[in-house]
Amino acid sequence: MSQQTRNQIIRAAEVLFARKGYAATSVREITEAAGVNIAAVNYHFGSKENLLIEILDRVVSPVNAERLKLLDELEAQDTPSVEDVLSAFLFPDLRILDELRRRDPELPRFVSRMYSEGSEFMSRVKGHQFGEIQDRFLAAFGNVLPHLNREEIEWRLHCVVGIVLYLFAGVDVPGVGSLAGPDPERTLTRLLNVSSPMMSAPLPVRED
Amino acid sequence: MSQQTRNQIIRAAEVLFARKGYAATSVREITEAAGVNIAAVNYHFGSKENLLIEILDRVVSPVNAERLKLLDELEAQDTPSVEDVLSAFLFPDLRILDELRRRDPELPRFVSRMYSEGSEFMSRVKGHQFGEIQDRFLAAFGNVLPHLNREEIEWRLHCVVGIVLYLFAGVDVPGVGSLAGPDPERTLTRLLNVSSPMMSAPLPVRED
DNA sequence: ATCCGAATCAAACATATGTTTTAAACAAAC
DNA sequence: GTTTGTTTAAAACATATGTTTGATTCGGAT
Repeated sequence: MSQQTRNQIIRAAEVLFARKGYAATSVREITEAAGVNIAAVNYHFGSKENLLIEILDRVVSPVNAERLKLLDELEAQDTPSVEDVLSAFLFPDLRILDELRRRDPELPRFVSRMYSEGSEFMSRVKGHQFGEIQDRFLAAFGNVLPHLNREEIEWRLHCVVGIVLYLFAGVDVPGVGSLAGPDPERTLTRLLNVSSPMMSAPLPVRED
Repeated sequence: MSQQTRNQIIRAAEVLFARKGYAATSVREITEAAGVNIAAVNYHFGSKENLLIEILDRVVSPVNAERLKLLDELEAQDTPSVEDVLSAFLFPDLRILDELRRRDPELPRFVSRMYSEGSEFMSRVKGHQFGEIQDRFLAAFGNVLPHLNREEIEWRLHCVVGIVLYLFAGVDVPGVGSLAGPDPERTLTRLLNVSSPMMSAPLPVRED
């Protein structure tokens, strides 16, 4: 079966994209690392760009699906707390972060890179992937944070996203450990512990 | 004077690096946008990589210098608050963010890109640039947050950095405005309003 | 006016890039 | 055993890349 070649390419490309970025990684590097022929990428994926899209999709789609499932469960039963909604938003990320890191320590950077490196077309992919997520969670946060307007909630949620992306990026300033510790449970606890007061903080008093 | 050619190259390269990333931007694009000869980059800067270093330095150094100056002033007088230290950390970023945005709306992304796109050698640059900053501010936060150990403070400060980087990255998910509004003062207010409770939050109770 | 170093230019260099091609190898079905 | 469709292989393709060269232009000091 040729599925093996596909997977080898994907595995090699993920790590290289994470380590060097999409633009700086050549098809030759990918195929050599994967131990397959140079033409395999174009044969199996059509183009280097398609390969990127497929890789991105494979990692992002399950995460967002899990997010929506958790939120559904949350809203099905009783009235959730801020921590509950935050947890539904953050937990899938930490799960995939841990999974990626087990596969390769540098792999999580792939996610954060795609957000910075993204070109025009990558923006469309993101909009498609995260449109529903955003709507659903903004509504959910609106219910548990009635003292904040939608625009403020949106702004703060983006702060959370910023932290999460930094989590995936890891830290490469020497002498500093990563934001994400070895224990995902503990990282979630810490994340909730700081992001919850951040989301819940009262509006500043406007002095006009 | 040839200083003009240098500046034209820098200005063009900044925007292109911000828009497309370093690796995806060619020297030809830069020189064409700058209206100078193709050889000018190598003549004036030695290499494309040197050009990047110089650009990065010109934007990061003043910011960190201002940070240290504000912190010095703060520690010279009376006992500062969490907001004070946070403000000294964040204000220079917002100033440069505003300045960059005035020059070109896409320019701020340059900063965030350099953090994700960075290769091995870029890591050394960062370590050199931010080593002192980190030490000084960790100590300052340690004084105003006596209930937190150094490791926790470091972790939370990195959360703040994550938010700031997202600030510079802007948001390119369609239908969503940027984290940084048009008014830097207001952005600082909002930032302090959420990051202050985040930094000050009590430690979670460990249930062992 | 002349000279000299600095700056610009067009052209070429060597190499790396993503992709395509053509043929060979392979596996399964008949 | 032959045939059919799919996968791999080596080579070539066309182009884009960062950089260098050598001639030319320019500006200010002698």
